[in-house]
Formats: sequence, structure tokens, C-alpha cells
Amino acid sequence: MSAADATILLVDDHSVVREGYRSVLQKQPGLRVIAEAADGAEAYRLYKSETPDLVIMDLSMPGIGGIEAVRRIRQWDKAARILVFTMHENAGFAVQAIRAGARGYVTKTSPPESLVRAVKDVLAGKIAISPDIDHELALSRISGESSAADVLTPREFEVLRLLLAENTTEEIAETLHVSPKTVANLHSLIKDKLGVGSDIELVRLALRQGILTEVDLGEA
Amino acid sequence: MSAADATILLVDDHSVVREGYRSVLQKQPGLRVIAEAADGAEAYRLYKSETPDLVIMDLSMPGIGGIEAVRRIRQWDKAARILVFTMHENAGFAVQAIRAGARGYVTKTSPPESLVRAVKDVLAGKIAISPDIDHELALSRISGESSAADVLTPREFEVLRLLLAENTTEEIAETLHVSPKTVANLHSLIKDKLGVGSDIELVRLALRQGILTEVDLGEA
DNA sequence: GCAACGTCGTGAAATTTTCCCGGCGTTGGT
DNA sequence: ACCAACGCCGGGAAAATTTCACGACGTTGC
Repeated sequence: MSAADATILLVDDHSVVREGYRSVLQKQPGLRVIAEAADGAEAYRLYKSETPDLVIMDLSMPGIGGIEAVRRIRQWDKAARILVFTMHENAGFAVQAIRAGARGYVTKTSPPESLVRAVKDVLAGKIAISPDIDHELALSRISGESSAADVLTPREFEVLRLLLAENTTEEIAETLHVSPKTVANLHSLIKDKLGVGSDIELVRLALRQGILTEVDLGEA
Repeated sequence: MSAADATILLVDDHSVVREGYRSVLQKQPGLRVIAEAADGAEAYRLYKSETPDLVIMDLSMPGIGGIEAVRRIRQWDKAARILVFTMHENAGFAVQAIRAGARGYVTKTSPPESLVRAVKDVLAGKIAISPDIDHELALSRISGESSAADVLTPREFEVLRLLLAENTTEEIAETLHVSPKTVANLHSLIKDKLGVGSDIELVRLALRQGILTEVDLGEA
């Protein structure tokens, strides 16, 4: 392990997956895994104490998720290099991750070589995006599916989040200190803006765009 | 590699995860990974040609999913030993997997030792279930959350699946050759039987119970 | 045979969704 | 300072949906 080795922090809540990362990266000269974390909070803590050259970060994790972890790390170190490596092939997640400050986005379906290449690219200062995600992004542009976070006003987005949570119209009206009528109006307006006809479609859209993640369901 | 080694087929659509499996299992004497598959169809094909002693199977995969792959393999070989190893910590998935013929269910959050132990248990003819899933199952018994597949009649379940797909009431009526009114009635009855008040809750329940999986969304 | 149940449908009441409207405050440009 | 544009809040009423009660029909099982 030469002093010139690039140091890496692995973040994934599945230990077997971390094992896989390590196995792949070990074969590459010049790379050294110096720490591992199983959730966002631990990742943040370890980044501050170890200041690795690169973080490889999963998104779906209990507690503080990957996106939030990216945000926090970047807030602490504007120069942090974070490569998101996740199962989610949705363009929505990629957009969120990059906006949060990630320098790369690679899906887990990619072959190991792609991960290695992305690692090297990010270390070299480049931005690395999976080809399939590039394609997804292009498609979402073409199909014109509006990103909820973009077309909705803050208030509308807030109502959307609460709707997806599990609250009834009345409960949401209660928490927001407005009349149930307003919530119903916003609910209708949101569906209109997002171009969906039913609540079921609304939930599907939210899942696609990563507003609601499957792991959230456990907390119900 | 002695002739007494237990042969293993790995099934997971993420190559890095397979890398992790292999790395963990390699350290164990008496185990030998002889093949890998990235989806259910390939798993079925490889099982028939290789007849391994054990299959380690992921659930979320493109095309033919893990549950269906388990079913097919067991149909071809009633003695097949399949260990499901997945990220899903929902009891619903575990129930489905076991009913389909899996001999074990371990979540990816479990430490590598748990995987190794489960592999040995299943090879020894035992049933291996993660402690966290045991707990989940106990909770779902206590909370009395009705399993959709159990309380719903076949017809109701069919309508539920179509509702979750993306169809409108009219489209479903069309495909089932019944009046839209009947579909609406069933829709209402389903929500009543499952004890949910809104469509949004309905989707959440379906996700928890594995009737709808996040990967299905891509096909929308 | 008949009781129980699943399936399909009607009709009418109850509720919700949707659309249109106005008021109010903030922002930004002229 | 003014006005226009927009976000936010909710009322009212029409339109659509959800829900409930009810009956018919066939099948199953005692």
C-alpha cells in the first residue's frame, strides 16, 4: 500500500454488498478501502474522521439515506468526491443525487468494470453517469414527464409528501393549520400538474421519482 | 475441490453482489460456486443443466422474478434446495417465497455469518429464516393485518392487481368483460376487506405485502 | 334441498373531486 | 409607486365517484 493510494470509504447497509465492492476494488492497484459504513450517519462520521479521497455510496439505507448523507458530507467538505452506486435505475434518483453533490451515478446492474471505471473517472475529477441512466434521462425529457419537485410549489410538494405518508385529508389540514377544503383543492391541483388521473398513479409516479421509497413503508 | 463439495448456483442481477457472495462463500470449506445467473429464466436454465445442491436466489430481478423462478425450479425438481437472500425485510415476501418452495429466507442486512449458517442449515435439510423476519411475521400476526392474498377472493385479487397496474376503472371493466360499476363495487369492497381508507393506503399495503414491487414500475 | 358464498349488476344516497371564483400578501419589473 | 404575476387560502356548486342496500344467478358442500 503505497502512500499514493487513493483512499475509499464504502457505504452500504448490506454487508455482502460491501464484501463485493471490496473484492472488486482490491484487484485494482492504487485503490485502498480504508473504512466502511452501514448508514448515512455513520458515513458522515467516518468521512470527517478519515477524509477519504472517494466515497462510494448506496442510496437506500435505514435512517439517514444516501441522498441526505451526500448533502451533509458535501456541506462539510465542498471538495468531497462521492460516487453513488445503487440499484435504482430511475432518472429521478440520479437527478437528486447529482443535485445533492454526487460526482457520479452508477447502477448496480452495471458490470464491475463500470464501477472501476467510474471510480477512476471521479478520482480524476470527471463526472461519471451510467449509460442506462443517461438514456433514462433522455427519455424522461422526451416523454415530458414533469419532475414533481420542479413543477410543484413548495406548499404543493409538502402536501404531496403528507399525502404519501399515510395521512387523511383531515389530518393534513390539521398539521398544516388550513381547512380540509384547501388540502382537497391542492390534492386535485397536484394530480393535475403531474398529469395523473388517480391516486394510484400518483403513488407510482412518486415511487419512480424517489419521493417515496420502499424502505419508508416499514415506518408505517 | 473435493468431490464431496456442495455445489451452489448464485442468482442475483447485480454482479457486484454476486462478487460478494462468492467472496464470502469461498472462505468456507466444502462449498463450491459452480454457476451464476442474472435473472429468473437463466437461473431455471442453469439449474436444469447443472443441478446444484443449493441455489442462492435474489427476489427483485428483471423479467422472471425470484418467486416465480423458485416455483419453476421446484416444479422441475421437487427436492431442490433454494435459499432466498434478499433486501426485502417484509414478512409478505418471506411468506410468498416459502410457499413457492424456498427452504430459507435471509435478508441482505444480515451479517455474512448468517448467510453462511443459513447455507449450511438448508444443505442439512433445515429451514432457515432470519430472526428479523421471524419477528416481522410475529408482528403481522399480532397487528392482525390481513394478508391480501388470503382474505380476498380470486376475482377480488385479480381486480386489485389490475388496479395497481395502472388501469382505470373503465379499462379494467373492459379487460374483465364486466360493467365498470362492478369494478367500482369490487374496488370499494377490497378497500373494506383490507381495512384501508384510501387508494394511497392500498398501494402502501400492496408494496408491504409484495403484491406490487418497485421494479414493476419501470414497465409503466 | 338448501344454506353459504362468490360473482355481477342496479339504483339511490352520501361523499368527494373538480372547476370556477375572489381575496390577500409577496415579488419583481417599469 | 404602480401594476402584473404568482403562490396561497378557501367558498360554492356541479360533476363524478364511492358506498350501501338489495336481488339474481350459479356453484359448492353439508
